[in-house]
Amino acid sequence: MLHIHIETHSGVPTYRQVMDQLKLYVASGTLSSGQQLPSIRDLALSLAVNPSTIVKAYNELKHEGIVEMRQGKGVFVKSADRGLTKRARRDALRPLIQRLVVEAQQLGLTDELCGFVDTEIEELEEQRRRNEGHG
Amino acid sequence: MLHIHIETHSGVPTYRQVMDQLKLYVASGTLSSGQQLPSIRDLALSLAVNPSTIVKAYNELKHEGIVEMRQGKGVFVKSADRGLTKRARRDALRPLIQRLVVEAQQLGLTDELCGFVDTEIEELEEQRRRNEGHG
DNA sequence: GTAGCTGTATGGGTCATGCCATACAGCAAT
DNA sequence: ATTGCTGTATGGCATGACCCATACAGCTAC
Repeated sequence: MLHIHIETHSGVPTYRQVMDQLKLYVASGTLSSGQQLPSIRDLALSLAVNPSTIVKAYNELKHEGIVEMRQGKGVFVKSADRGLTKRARRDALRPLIQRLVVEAQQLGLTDELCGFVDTEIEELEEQRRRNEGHG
Repeated sequence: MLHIHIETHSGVPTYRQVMDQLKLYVASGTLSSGQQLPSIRDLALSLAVNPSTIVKAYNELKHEGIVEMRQGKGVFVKSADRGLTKRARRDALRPLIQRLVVEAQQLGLTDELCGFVDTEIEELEEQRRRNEGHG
C-alpha cells in the first residue's frame, strides 16, 4: 500500500504533492518499472480528494514519461527514460542546475554544493538498496 | 546600463523574469554589494511594463535578502546573506537539491550530476572573474 | 517650501490555476 | 450481454496570480 501524505495548507497544489511523492517513490525504487499504481478512484478515495486531481497528477507524470496509462487496465510505472540522447537529457536538467548554483552562490555555499548533492544522491541510493532487500 | 530581456510569451511571469535575471547579475558579480539598481519607474519604463510589476520583483528580492529599498533614495544590492547559520542556509537549499537529484535519477544522470554542477559553478566563477577585470 | 526624484499603498480587472462533479468509453470476467 | 472495474472527456466554479492605474509619502536639492 502506497503512503502519500497531503499537506493541505502548504500552498503547493495537491496534484503537485502527489506527483512529487510518486516521483520520489520511483526514483528510490519503492516503485519499480512495470509495477501497477493505485487506480485513479482508489487513490482519490484514500487521499480524500477528487478523482480529477489524481487524473491531473497521473497525466503530468505520463507526459514526463514516468508512467503509462492503459484504459481498462490501470496505471503503470514506465521504465526510466533512455529514448533521449544524453545531451538532451542533460539539457533538460540544466535550468534546474543553474537555478541551484545561483541560489548556492547567494548563500555562499558554492564550495560545499557538490558535497551536498553527493550526500543527497547517497541517501537516495541507500533507499534503493533497502528496497532491493525488501523486494 | 542593466540589460534585462523579457520574454512576453514564455509563460513565466514578468516579475519572475526580472527577479531571475537580477539574481544572476548579483551572483555573477555584474551587480555587486552596495550598488544602486535602476529606480522602479526607470526600469518599468525601459521594459515597457507597469511600475507595480517591478515593485513586485524588487519586493520579492528584498524578502530574499538580496536587495535593500530606501524610500526617497533607491534600491541597492545587499551584501550576501551570512546572518543565517550554515545549517539554516543548507536547509534552505535542500528542497531544490532533492528535486534535482530525483530528476537526475529519473534521467539516469546521477553519476554525472556532480560534474554538471561543477561545470555550472565554474561558468559562474568565470563570469565573476571577467567582471572583476571590468570593475 | 517647492520641485522632482525616490519607494509605498490601495483597489480593480482579467485570466489561468486548481479543484470538483458528472457523464462517457474501453477492457475483462461472469 | 451484463456487471464492474479501468481510464477519458467536458463543464463549472472559486480562488489566486498577474498586471495595471492611481494616489500617497519620504528624501534631497534648489
